[in-house]
Amino acid sequence: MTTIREIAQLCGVSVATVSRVFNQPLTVSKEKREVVERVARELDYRPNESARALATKRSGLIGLVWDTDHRRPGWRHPYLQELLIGLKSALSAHGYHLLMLATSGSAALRAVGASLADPVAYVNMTRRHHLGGLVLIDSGSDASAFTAFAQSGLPCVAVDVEVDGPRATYVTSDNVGGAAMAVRHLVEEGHRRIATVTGPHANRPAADRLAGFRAAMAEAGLAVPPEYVVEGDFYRPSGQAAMRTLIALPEPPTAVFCAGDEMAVGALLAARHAGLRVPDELAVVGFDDIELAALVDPPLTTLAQDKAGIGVAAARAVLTMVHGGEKPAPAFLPTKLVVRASSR
Amino acid sequence: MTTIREIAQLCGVSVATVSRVFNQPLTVSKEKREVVERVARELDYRPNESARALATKRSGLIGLVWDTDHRRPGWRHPYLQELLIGLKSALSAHGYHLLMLATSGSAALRAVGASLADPVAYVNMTRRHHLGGLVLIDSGSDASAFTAFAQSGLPCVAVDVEVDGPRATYVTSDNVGGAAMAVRHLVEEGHRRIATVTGPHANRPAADRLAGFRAAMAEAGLAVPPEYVVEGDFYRPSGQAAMRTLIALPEPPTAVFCAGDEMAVGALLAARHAGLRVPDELAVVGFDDIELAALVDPPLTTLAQDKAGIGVAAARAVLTMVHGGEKPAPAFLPTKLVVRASSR
DNA sequence: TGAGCGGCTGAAACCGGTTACAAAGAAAGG
DNA sequence: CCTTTCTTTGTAACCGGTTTCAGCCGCTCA
Repeated sequence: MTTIREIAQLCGVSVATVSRVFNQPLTVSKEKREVVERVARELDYRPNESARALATKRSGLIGLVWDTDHRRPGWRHPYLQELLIGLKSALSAHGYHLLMLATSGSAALRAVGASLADPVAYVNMTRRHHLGGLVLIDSGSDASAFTAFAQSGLPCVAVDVEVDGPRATYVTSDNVGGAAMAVRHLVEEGHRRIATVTGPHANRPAADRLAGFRAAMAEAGLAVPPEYVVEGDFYRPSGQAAMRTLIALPEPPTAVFCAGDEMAVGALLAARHAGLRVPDELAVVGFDDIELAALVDPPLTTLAQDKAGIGVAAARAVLTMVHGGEKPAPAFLPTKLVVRASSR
Repeated sequence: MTTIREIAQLCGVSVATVSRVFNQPLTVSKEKREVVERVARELDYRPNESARALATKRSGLIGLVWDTDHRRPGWRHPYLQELLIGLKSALSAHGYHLLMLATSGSAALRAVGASLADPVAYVNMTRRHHLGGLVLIDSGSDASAFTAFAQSGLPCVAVDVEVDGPRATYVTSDNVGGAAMAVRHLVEEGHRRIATVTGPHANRPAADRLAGFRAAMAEAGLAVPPEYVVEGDFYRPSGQAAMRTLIALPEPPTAVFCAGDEMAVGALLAARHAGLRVPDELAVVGFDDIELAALVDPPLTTLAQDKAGIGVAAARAVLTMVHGGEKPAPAFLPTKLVVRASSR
């Protein structure tokens, strides 16, 4: 590997000059700069990132914390792939790379009792590797670790989880607005008895979707009887169970808004088992626009999240802080109503 | 941040001794070792990975190349999530982390004409960051870059793509065996006219699945007329089109083995459109066991890949080479036949 | 008793960059 | 013409570890 000393020698300049050519080109005279650049190219010079990171205390890496919750082995992130694409492209556009930190997914580490969901471990890794900051992806459970990390003062951005701290912010969809759109759509279709299946109330997106639902219902002058709000857990069975409950009511709803597509699919199943025709006897709207939504029968009306956009927003937010900027306000990305046969 | 010099001073030993305590503990006397360890703990010492990497030329990082093919924007890896889980946990069990390298997914980079699908860029990154090696995940298209990288002599392991090079190997499912299992299952169900929808012939897993199909058919003493082998591209529409072709044959098959679940779903659609009852008039078997397989109607019989296991195998293979071991032979992980209603 | 050996330890070089500081030369101002 | 300021450059310290090498010590064995 070529080093700047070799280049310096060949060009008859000092190492400082060579270093400057790559970092503050304008402070070097045009002639020397061109010579150095040419020689560097000829020798296929590549800066040693470790040496750089050592000297500058910056590595050009952003940590990615993505805990696979071992209490829910089958859990899958609804849009990890798109999220990663967005993250990666936005980061690499600024010369950053993404370091996936080891997490509780490691059976070996768990065996030693060293769950890396431990925020101390995050901080540890961040400092050891001179990470600029972290992107935290909801594991579906252990958000407490995120909160704790957010307190550490290191730049971090959470996706779909509310966190707060000196340099911590989060990115999620406009859940309030999305839910409201769902309700308005159903109202336009003529529904007046509209129920909702929510996510866990402690979950920020779930709470927001419920809030949006209530707001839009009020706006439409419709009442929301307490039994029309059933709490689920984002998984399909809970949606199915909730729908069964709703169907059994003395005055069942004619439409239901589910805070997640998986639960909406569960609702479709419950409707089918009860012999209800969708959308004629029951309209269903979901949230997320997972791949499955377009494939179930009938295809599911849902609110599409800007999945890659969320990744991009997260990347931007963390980079802003890394570069010393103010902590950005939480971002709420717009969602898009995708009308399919389940509601029309 | 605490450094080994501080620790050395506090303990009244040299920095060399402190360093040894962490790297070759047995060469240090018990007393000094314990003192150093205690002080390090009290000071919350964390080794500076950049300094380490600089001195040792090893960073403890493995590169992950996952190209999102911009020619197929909607493309999604069938099991990226499970793959990552397997990779991560196996790597972290050995103290390694995964660095996601920026790729052609970056619009910004593409705009500059600097497609990072360029193997030169991979090598570049690998050296700059002192990566131990790379894991290459098929982008569905640009495998030529992988091949080129494999020639570089740096340790690399490809997933689901055949590569060869001095320190390059690959990991995939036992596609031959899986396909054979599919055929045997269909034969046991009484089928004799069995067709197949393959993937692109240039694709190694696709070729292997076809080979397994042919072998098992021969074993069962069944002929495979040329028109019973239709080439697809792993996407759903190609499966649907292929199935239409097969149904239109003068003597259509009673069963079809599709080299991928997406294509199998397409086949189910074609059957439904043609008014064929599945499995009574047409049995369908897929490959992959994607999430959707269990959810279509009827649920799809398929060959489940050991998704996380493939990640673990890839991690093991790359670590073996990183640690100076011989290049491991390509790994073919066993698949499991999951019988559902589409074939029974 | 002396040579030989193995276990521990420390001094110092080294990894490959960045950057503070000083100095030299050129340009500008009085 | 002298002073001041700006631009460009080089020297050398520094980032925080690892590792080579040599030396010291205490034992063993002849």
